[in-house]
Amino acid sequence: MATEDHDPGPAPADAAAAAAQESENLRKLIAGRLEKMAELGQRTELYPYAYRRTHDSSQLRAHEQDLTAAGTPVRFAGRLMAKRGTGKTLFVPVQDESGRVQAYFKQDELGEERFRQVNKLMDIGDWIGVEGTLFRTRTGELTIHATDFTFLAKAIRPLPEKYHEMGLELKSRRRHLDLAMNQESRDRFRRRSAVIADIRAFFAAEGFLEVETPVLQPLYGGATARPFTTRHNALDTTLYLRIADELYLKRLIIGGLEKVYEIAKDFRNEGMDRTHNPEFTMLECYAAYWDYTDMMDLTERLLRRLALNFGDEGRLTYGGVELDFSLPFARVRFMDALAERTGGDLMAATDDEIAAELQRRSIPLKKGMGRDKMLDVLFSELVEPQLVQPTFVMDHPKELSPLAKGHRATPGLVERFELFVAGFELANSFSELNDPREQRARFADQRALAEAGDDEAQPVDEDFLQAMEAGMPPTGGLGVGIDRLIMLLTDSNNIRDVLLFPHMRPEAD
RNA sequence: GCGCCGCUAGCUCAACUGGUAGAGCAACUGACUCUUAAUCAGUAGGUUCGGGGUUCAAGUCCCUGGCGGCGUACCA
Repeated sequence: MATEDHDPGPAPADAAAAAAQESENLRKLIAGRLEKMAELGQRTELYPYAYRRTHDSSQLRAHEQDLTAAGTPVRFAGRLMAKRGTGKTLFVPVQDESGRVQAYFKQDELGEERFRQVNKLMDIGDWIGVEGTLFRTRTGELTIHATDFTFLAKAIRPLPEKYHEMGLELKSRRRHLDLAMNQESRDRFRRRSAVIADIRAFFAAEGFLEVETPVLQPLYGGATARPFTTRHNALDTTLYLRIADELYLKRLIIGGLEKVYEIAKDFRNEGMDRTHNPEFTMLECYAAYWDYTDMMDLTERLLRRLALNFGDEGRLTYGGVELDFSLPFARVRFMDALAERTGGDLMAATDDEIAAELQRRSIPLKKGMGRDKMLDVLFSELVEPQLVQPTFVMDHPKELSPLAKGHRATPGLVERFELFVAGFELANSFSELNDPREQRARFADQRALAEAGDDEAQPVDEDFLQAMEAGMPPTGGLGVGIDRLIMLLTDSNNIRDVLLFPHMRPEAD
């Protein structure tokens, strides 16, 4: 077969050059397709401007009876996913976003030349328009008996193999191929979109205002994390990509917008794994005059709604485990949950006694691990994995929660809750600190941590303090990790499955 | 970050204790006018992730780098 010396014509020259970077075998696959284009290009427009279809595949299925009975001509478009030829006839599944419909071509109806174009010169992966009438084949497959067809776009690279699952890496790096090949993938991302739309509808119904706050910030804050750094050339200043929306949303509360929320990308310059991507989507909402119990009620309403709209009568199956979102969710105090697992109240325990508790469970003690940190580690080890059904963990030790208001009844605790489902944290909420004197003191603590070398400590935000000094009403705040929520609602065990374009290291040369 | 495992044709995967790299799909040629993982006959396709080493001989063993998966740490 001729390849090297074949002139593919003027249009594909760059494509041929690009293909030269590829392996010998792939180059030949591409060259073969370029040859077909060269032959077709004499007589056929391969990249027309538009195609007016009469129905998509779901509409064809929905109106099949009428269309078939009347013999109505239909126009349908999609990607050619396979070819099954029997000599002088050809069956091809054509796929659009809502599914596949088979097209049927006959040589004696189309003529030898046109039949050859579709039978020999059209490739799997090409986009095609099909005109004809609907019928069911002997074996019951919905089929368009084609009277004509149109090239909509020629593909020069092959699609992946059709009946084995693509690897996760390839699916993530070549999302267009994943979407083309896998209905589940298309469904998953459509569901993601639907969930986020439903969340917006929920907040609108609850009277919240959707707002947008800066991604590029002169100072970062609102969470403990290392930021990404960038530079504004004209101003010659360092800027940070936000790690949280919190401080800006609170300024809106201070300004008198009583209920605000934002669904936004946050960026954290930290490790990546099954549940972490450097950029991720976070929902934060704040409501004036509310405390964390109001936020707990709101969280229940939101998740109950999502479980009803996207699950099976308020239940979800995640990793083979059934999760029941009936109200109310279980509620347990942080120290009570810990006491139940350790057999003793650690509130009164000394630091040494807590350290002994860790050692008893052969959890390594690290240098600089304070009392709060030890409790947190104990909690993660002993309690979190048990929290499969939706459970609010509330009233955390103060030191773990520098942005939360002190507990109204119990000294040493704060008014905070986290919602755990399937063993991971889905939401985090506080009665927000609104006393500017205490906020200033906590920033001072953070500064001390930073000076001691903690690169996750939050910088002092003088603008934010000034805002709070203008008077901040009592406020409840809530954060929900949207990507993890989508994982839960799509039964996905890797965050890459719910991000269209997850961060990947560049491929090696 | 660290630990373990993996990387072989465009895709999904084989190749025993080191001994001439294979299959299915995709591609190409031919047959076939209701096929559907179409079928049948044939053909072609490889820097075995990169670099170095051991050996008569390396996909296989060793070292090193890259990318990925899982676990772990931190977090959402």
